[in-house]
Amino acid sequence: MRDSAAPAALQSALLDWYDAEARDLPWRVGPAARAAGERPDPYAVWLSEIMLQQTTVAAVKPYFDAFTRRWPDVGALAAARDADVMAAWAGLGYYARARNLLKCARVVAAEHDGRFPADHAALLALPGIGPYTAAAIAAIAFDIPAPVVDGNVERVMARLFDEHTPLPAAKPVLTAHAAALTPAARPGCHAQAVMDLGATICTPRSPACGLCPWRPACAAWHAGTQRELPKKTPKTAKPVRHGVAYLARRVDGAWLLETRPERGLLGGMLGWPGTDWVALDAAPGDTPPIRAEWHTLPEEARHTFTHFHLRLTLRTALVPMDRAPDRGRFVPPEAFRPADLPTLMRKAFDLARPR
DNA sequence: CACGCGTGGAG
DNA sequence: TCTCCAAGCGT
Repeated sequence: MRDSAAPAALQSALLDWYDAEARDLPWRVGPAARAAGERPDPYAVWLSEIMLQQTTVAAVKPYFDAFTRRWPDVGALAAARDADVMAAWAGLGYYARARNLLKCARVVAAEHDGRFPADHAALLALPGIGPYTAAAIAAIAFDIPAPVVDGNVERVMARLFDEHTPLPAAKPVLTAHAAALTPAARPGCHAQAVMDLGATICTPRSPACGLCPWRPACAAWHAGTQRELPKKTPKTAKPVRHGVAYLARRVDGAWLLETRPERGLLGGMLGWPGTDWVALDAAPGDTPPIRAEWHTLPEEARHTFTHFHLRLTLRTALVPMDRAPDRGRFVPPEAFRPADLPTLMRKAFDLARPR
């Protein structure tokens, strides 16, 4: 790094910026309360960090509010029913997070006396908590100077040190830079400040270097390379898959749904019975979950997952009361909330519902 | 280490 | 419409 500033100077410049500019978020303790000695609630820190994994602040806010209102502490969440938690998570994505959230809450309740351990290694051992989240909880909730390295920090470090090695190979050196900059005092504020910097100033496409407290020390800014960093190994294009979903409505208004297997795509979530989703050059078959007169809708449901596009053919049927399904169960209208469905399944419902 | 795993917003 | 991407984790 050219013109390298001392770590202490960078740390104080960043904390000054953070104290002046920090966003007020529901899981944060404000500057005044923090000055009065108030500490963040580890439960709130943990819950927010799990929700924020690969997910924007704007998307998380309403879910965080709903969860903390309904389950105010880890004991309450540990006692919740699986289906209630999965339904409350519906729409937020990456549903393994919700399954691990419950597992983690139950381990903390049963084996840690209902309190999150103030220890990086112990946190790392909990379900759904990896290197980033363990460090974030340790730093933010317990003032432990653990290296907090997420995508924001990687980008900020890559630019600050003008590191051109592509990710993920550059991860170790970027982590070392972040660790060397982590202060002993207020490590949680420092971590959130670096992430805020990445989220609001040192953004991926058009960084606002004119507003950056670290610009004088930034090697990429001096070199004019900030817009090219961090380098990443290119991703492969998403293939298209297709399949069939069956939306059966009984004459009393009940819908035929099934809980998907724990593992795999949309695991543990409610959904419409259907075929496997296969490549476009293969046939998905036609295996309805109940004997009925099926009608194909003119419009298919389209949805994009992390690694493929899906075109889902929708077939509907009206079935009499006295007929048992081969798959799934009928959910009566008063117990069925479309909001409990993952987004793909809700899209299908919106196209198939009687209007 | 590479891959599977959601969703909605921005450009 | 399309690509990229956001406070990653588990296997």
